[in-house]
Amino acid sequence: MNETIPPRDANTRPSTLDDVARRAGVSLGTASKALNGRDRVSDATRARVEDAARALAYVGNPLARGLSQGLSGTVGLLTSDLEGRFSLPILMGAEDRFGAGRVSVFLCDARGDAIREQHYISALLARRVDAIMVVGSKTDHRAPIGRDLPVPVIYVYTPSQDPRDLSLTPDNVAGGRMAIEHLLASGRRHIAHLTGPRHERAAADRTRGIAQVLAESETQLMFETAYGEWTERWGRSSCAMMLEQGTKVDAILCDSDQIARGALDALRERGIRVPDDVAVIGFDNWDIIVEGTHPPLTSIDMNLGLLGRHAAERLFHAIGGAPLASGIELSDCRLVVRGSTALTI
Amino acid sequence: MNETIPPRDANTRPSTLDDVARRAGVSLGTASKALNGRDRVSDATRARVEDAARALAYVGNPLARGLSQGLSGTVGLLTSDLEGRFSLPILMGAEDRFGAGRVSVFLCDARGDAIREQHYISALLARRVDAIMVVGSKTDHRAPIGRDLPVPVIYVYTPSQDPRDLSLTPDNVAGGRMAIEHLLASGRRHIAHLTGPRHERAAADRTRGIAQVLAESETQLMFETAYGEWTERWGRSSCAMMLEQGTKVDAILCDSDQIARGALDALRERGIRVPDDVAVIGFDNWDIIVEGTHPPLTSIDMNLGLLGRHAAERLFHAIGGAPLASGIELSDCRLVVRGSTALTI
DNA sequence: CTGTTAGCGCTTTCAG
DNA sequence: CTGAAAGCGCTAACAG
Repeated sequence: MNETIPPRDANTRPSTLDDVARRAGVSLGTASKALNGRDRVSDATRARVEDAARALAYVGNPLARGLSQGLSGTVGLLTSDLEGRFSLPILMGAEDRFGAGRVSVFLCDARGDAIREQHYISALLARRVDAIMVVGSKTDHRAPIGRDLPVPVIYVYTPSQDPRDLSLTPDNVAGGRMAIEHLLASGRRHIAHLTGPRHERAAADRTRGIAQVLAESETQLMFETAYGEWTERWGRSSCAMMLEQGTKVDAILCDSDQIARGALDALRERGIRVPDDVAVIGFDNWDIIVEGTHPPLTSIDMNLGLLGRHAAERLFHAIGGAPLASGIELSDCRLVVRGSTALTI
Repeated sequence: MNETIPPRDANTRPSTLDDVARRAGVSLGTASKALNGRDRVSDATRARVEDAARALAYVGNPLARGLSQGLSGTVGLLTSDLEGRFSLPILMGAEDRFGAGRVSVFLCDARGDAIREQHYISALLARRVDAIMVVGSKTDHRAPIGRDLPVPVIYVYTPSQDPRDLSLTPDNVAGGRMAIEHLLASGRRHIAHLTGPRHERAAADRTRGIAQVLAESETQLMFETAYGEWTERWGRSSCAMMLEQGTKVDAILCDSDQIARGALDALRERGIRVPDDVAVIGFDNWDIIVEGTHPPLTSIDMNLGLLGRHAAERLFHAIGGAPLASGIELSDCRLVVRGSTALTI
């Protein structure tokens, strides 16, 4: 158990800057400067050092560099809910951008547990990450992870409650507008709105966006919002109830693809044709659902991958020394039209 | 020398082991031993050091520790397809286990691109990760990421083609057996099998498991396998075709929940009752589908989270110096019975 | 038991 | 322009 790990032999051991310096016949310090282009070094020696480095397949040791220099070349990605379908795309976008910039990302999934989160935050800070990205799975605002942290922090999807922090989140108000406008534009006038829990911001925001459009709308129309859950089950049951009550409807605006899927199911069970009799639009543009339904589901895409990429971009600059902005920045949604609203003429 | 200690900005600079030692009135080395429990230290001084550490909110610097000790306390998680639904649970399980062991994980998503993957591997090695976990999204074997790497490597889900490597993957043969046995046990005798592409190992393995059971089975029965895709669309169309042809069926064994969902749809469209007329079983136990269907779907769970955790565990030991085993180790699947096969008596 | 002394690999003054 | 030397914070031999 307590055996010491055998030292790696010289041909296995990665070569150090010292090896390079020795081979190039210069001092350690000079080799460092030459390789980093930091200080004044003659072209001749620089070339010599670079050759040596190449010959030895030298790769700097980030640990050592980090220790002496203070920057680790790593960032922390702190997610509260990896399993949910919102964190992942954001995380992928961010990872993509960081990877391209030779920054490595530490993944931390707090699983919605505050204690765990605290633990991860200290771990990240202890590791001297250069920045932290906090990703949530709801658009409700959250408590900031700390004040006066020694590194830049950005909040994605879930904005920070502190307006001094920088947060990036989808513009759900505009998303709601986009959805209702699409339905109105395709001639629908009797619209039901199935959304998630009343107290959740995403539901509220979209409802607000919809209301804005309705307020401006000239045409006579019927509209009603039902709050519930984000689930397929709720989509099915609420839609069924509505139909049972004989409500006249020619479009259903669902605030998640899962709700929409449930609604589609309920409609079909009653022989109601989509989109001929009723148009259905969802939210999230979740491929697995949107392409699996019958007909394929029109949906609003929050461009989460892009959001993650942007966030990474911002952190990049902040690490470079630029001050991070403050406040909540909203990002655009995108309408993806599919069979569930497109009338086959 | 030690007369006037310059005031340090204690609230800005994280306290170091030196601070702790000084405060506890012991030497640096002693403090280190006391905190690590490594060497013989009197209980009294250990307590004193621990108090000091607590008081100063001391958190060791992993960079420094790594530098001197040779271990970085980090591992690389190299996934080829984060988006797919198999990598994520594995990754979560692994992250969970590593996090508990104070190891941080670097996430790298190669997106199925070999160049990208190579880039990430060098990056990970440059960072001196202590181990690498390679996660794929198919059970087909893959080329190893390299020979004689300086750190232990484990392959999860996607086994390495090199038998000298250690690979962990679900036992799909047993999974197939489990599924068919469940159907037989519930009295089904006319069974159709809808699976993915013929050339994919997961499809082949499960089909093999099924064949084993059928070979041993005494009872007279009808069985047929249809290869296709893993999608809902394929599930619906193949099931529809089968019904159209008038094939007599009292159970459908689907090798993915998506296929099963499509099949359920096709059945319902024809007014065939599940599970009364036909039982349906899926694979993957993907919550979003399994709980959304009507009735809920019986499914085989590959215990991916556990698989990730196990893999992390193995790497842990390997980092500790224990040699890593070789070969492919199979992990158990688990049957989760729900309404789609459970007869309501 | 405890303190001292080397490093780990690299960056960075500060002299030459 | 280059080299020598002082750390970064920590662990691990080796003395006391």
